[in-house]
Amino acid sequence: MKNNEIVERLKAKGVHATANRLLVYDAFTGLHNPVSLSALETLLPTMDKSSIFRAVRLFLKHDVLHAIDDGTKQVKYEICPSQNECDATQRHIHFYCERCGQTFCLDDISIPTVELPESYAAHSINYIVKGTCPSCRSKALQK
Amino acid sequence: MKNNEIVERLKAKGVHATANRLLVYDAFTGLHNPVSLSALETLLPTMDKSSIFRAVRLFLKHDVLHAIDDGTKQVKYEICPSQNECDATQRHIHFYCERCGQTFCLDDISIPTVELPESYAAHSINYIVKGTCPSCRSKALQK
DNA sequence: CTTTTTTCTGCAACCTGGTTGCAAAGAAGT
DNA sequence: ACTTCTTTGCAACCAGGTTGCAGAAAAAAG
Repeated sequence: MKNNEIVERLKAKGVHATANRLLVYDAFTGLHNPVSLSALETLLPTMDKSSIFRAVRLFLKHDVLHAIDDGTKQVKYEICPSQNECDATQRHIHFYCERCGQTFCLDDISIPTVELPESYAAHSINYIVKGTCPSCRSKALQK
Repeated sequence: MKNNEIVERLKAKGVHATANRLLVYDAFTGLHNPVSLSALETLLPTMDKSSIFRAVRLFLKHDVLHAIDDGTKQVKYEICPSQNECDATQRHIHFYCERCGQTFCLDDISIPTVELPESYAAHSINYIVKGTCPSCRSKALQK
């Protein structure tokens, strides 16, 4: 993705672009699956982890990124697909493979909603399935 | 709950009961909402945190407890209601209040299931809604 | 009922991921 | 160019979780 395109996207969400922030954003494009902070660290060897952390935190605040909690201790992040407003209750589910430790976006499957009891105010939903991913499963079957 | 009753439950799940393990189990009965490790620590001042940790780890392995990941850094635990076998895919949803930090079990609402793409093998599901709980909400409205 | 073996426990130390304080570097405004 | 505000890297810190180890307790063997 071209830099000025990223700058535009960030601006649309109210984030001032810097060289480092472009780097961080760019690290996400291309990658399809969610990334952890430490993965970003190795992906961006020129940046300090605290700078990456702060960029991510800023992005989260402005809905540039979404956090996914897959039950590992490492939170993972993915780019928010919507250009401006983003309805957090309308998101896809995630699959965490207990064998290889990867987290997959199942983009096509959106989170089924439930009827909450009166006076619970929902703000976001996380739906994560744990199990074995296709590739690990086939490996397991081969044995 | 009586001790010998707990001993029976543990035995049914294949866990050898010890004094400490009874303490840990007992800490859960009565409490309705999921508890974190550190909460257990304060609940059980006579036990060392590593012992609590190991008891919980053992309980998890034998499906005596379930882990709930509410997106905070502290994993929380609750007693598995089923007496022996436990279908992890048939569980209730949880609600995390972003104001007070509590996690609630919404026992009556079971997790809606989705159709996974071919060859993903599901093993457990976590459905957690974040937002504002009734009591925090009414407090907010009063202002 | 002693001895041997196994399991369980507390303590302290460690690890990992995340977070902050601070001073220097950089960008923006005047 | 000079001031002001923002961003960055470094190092240090913090919290929650986890492990190694040696002594205590329980179970098994004699």
